[in-house]
Amino acid sequence: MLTQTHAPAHAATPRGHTVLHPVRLPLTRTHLRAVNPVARKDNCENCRLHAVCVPDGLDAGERDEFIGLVFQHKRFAVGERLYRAGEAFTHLYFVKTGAFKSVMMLHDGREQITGFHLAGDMLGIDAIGDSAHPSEAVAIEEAWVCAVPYQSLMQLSRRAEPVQSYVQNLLSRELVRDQGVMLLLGRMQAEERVAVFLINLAQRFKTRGQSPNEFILPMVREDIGNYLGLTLETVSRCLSRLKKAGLIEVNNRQLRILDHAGLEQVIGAGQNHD
Amino acid sequence: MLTQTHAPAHAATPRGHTVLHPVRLPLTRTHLRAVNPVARKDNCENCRLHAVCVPDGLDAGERDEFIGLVFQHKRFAVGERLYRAGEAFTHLYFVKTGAFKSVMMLHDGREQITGFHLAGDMLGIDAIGDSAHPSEAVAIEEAWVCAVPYQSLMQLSRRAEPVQSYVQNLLSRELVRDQGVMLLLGRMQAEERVAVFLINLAQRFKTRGQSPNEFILPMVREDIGNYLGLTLETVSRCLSRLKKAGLIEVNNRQLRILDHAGLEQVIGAGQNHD
DNA sequence: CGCTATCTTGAGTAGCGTCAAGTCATGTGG
DNA sequence: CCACATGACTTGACGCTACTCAAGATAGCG
Repeated sequence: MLTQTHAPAHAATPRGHTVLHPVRLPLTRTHLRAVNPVARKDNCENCRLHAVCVPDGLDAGERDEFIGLVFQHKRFAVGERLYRAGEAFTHLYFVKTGAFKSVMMLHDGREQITGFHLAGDMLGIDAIGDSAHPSEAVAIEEAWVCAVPYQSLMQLSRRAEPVQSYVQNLLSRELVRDQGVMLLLGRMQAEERVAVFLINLAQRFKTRGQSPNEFILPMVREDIGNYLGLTLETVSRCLSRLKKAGLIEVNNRQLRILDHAGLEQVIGAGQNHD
Repeated sequence: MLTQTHAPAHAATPRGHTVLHPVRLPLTRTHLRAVNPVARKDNCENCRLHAVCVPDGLDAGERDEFIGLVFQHKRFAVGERLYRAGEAFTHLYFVKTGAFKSVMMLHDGREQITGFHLAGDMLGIDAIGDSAHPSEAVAIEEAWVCAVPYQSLMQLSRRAEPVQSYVQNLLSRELVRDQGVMLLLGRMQAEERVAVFLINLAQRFKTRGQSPNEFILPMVREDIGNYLGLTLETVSRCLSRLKKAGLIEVNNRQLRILDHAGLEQVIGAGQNHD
C-alpha cells in the first residue's frame, strides 16, 4: 500500500514548472482557512475555472452567495491526502490546480483507484450518502483546492434551482462515468483499456483548453494500471505497442497522440462481440 | 402531464445483432397509467415497500404530496425494457416486485450489466445528468414498477428538505456501490467476485425481510458473469468450487449459504496484497 | 413428450500477471 | 561537479487464471 508519509517534498512536478515553495515537510494538515468575503469573491471571479465551478443561471445575488460559500484554498504536496477513508464529510472540494486520485481500499490492503481529478473537477461527492468518505483522495501532483461546506450548499440549492440541478447533475454524471469504467473493466482487453484511458484524458484536457494531442500524464504507470485493472508492466507494454503501431508517441510522462482515429479503432478490434 | 412516456414500442434488436434473451414477443409497451389520487395514496400506504420508497421525516402534507407524485404501476415481462439507452429522461422508477438489470452498451455490441435492481430499488438516476438514459433497464423477472416524475420531485425537494437529502443520498450511495464494483472488477479474482456477489445479494434479501441464507437467484449465470466481468462457465465453476468447499448449496437458481463466515474468508484468500 | 434454454464439466489455449534484469532520469551527498 | 542512490519505466521469460470450444446433463414449458 502506499506509504502515506511525505511525498518527497521537492514538488515532483514532472514538467519544468517552477516550484514556488519547495517546502520540506512534516506534513501537518492545517485547516482550510476562510478568507474574507471580498477576497473570496475575487478569487472565484478571477479564477479561470469559474465557468466550470460556479453554476450557470444564477442571478447576481445567488451567484455572490455561492461564491461566498467557497473557502479559499490550500496546498497539497504529492502524496498528501485531502481526506481519508472514514473521515467525516463536511465539504465538497474543487481542484484548482494539480491533480488527485480517488482510492478505494479493501481491508486486506488491496486498493482500487476509482478516478483521477484534474483542475475544475469536484471531489468528495461519494461521501454525501453516509456522511463519511468511503474513499481517500491523494494528490498526484502538487495541488490547490477550494472547499464548499455541503450543508450550506444544500440550503442554497433549496432556494436556487440552478444550484440544485448543478449538484444533481454532477452526481448523476459521475454515476455514468463510473458505469463506463465498469464496462471497461468488465469487458475490455488491456490495449483497449489503455486506448480508452488516453482518449478520455485527451478529451478532458481539451475541455480544459489544453492541447488534447500532447500532454503530460499526471500519474505514474502504476496508477494507470491500478485504475485500469492492470499491472504497470502491462500498461507499459500496451503503450509500447501503441507507439510501435504509430498511434502515439510516449516518453515517460510525455505523451503525444499521433492518430486519434486509429486509437479509437483499437477499441473493439478483435473482440468477443456478444 | 403523465401519459407522454412514449416508448419505441417494439422490442427491435437495437443494431442488428441477435436478441439473446428468450423474448417471446411482440412486447407491446403500454403506457404508465395514473390512477386517481386516493388510489395512489392507498397504493403507497398499503405497499409493503413504503418504508423504503417514501422518504422519512416528512410532515403529513409533504408525505401526501410525495405519494401523490407516484404514478401507479405497470407490468413488465421478462426481457421487456423499462427504458432504452438514449431515451429521454422524465421519470424515476421504483421496482415494486420482480427484478431488473441495468445494461450499458458499447457500439460494437458488447454489453456490461452495471447493476441488478430488486423490489424497493430505484431505477433511472443515472439519466439525470444528461436528461437521457445512458443505459437500459431490462426485466429479468416479471416485474411491476412505480414511476415518479423527476421535475415534480425536484420541485418538492426544494420545499421539503427530507426529500432533497433522500435523492442526494440515493445518488451518492449508488456512486459508492459502483466504486465497490470497480474494486471488485479491478482487483479481485473470479472466486472472490462470486463470493462478494452472493454476500451482497444475501444482504439485500435480508434488508427486504427475506431469508439471507436461502433464496432464488433472480438472474441467469450469464448475467452474473457479465456483471462480474466473467464468463458464465467461470461463474458455474466457482459456484461448484464453493459448493465442494461446503460453503454453499446450489441447484440452478436455488441457492443456500451454509457458511457465511467462510464465504467472507474467500475474499482476500491468497491475493496480491499490494 | 420433446424442444430449448440453462447449467455443468472437461480439455486446450491465450492473455495477462509475476518475477527479474536492465535503462533512464532526477536528486543527493561528498 | 561527479558518483551514487532512488524511483520510474521498459522489456523478456515463464506460469497461471480465466477464456474458448465442446459435449453432455438437467429443467422448464408448450
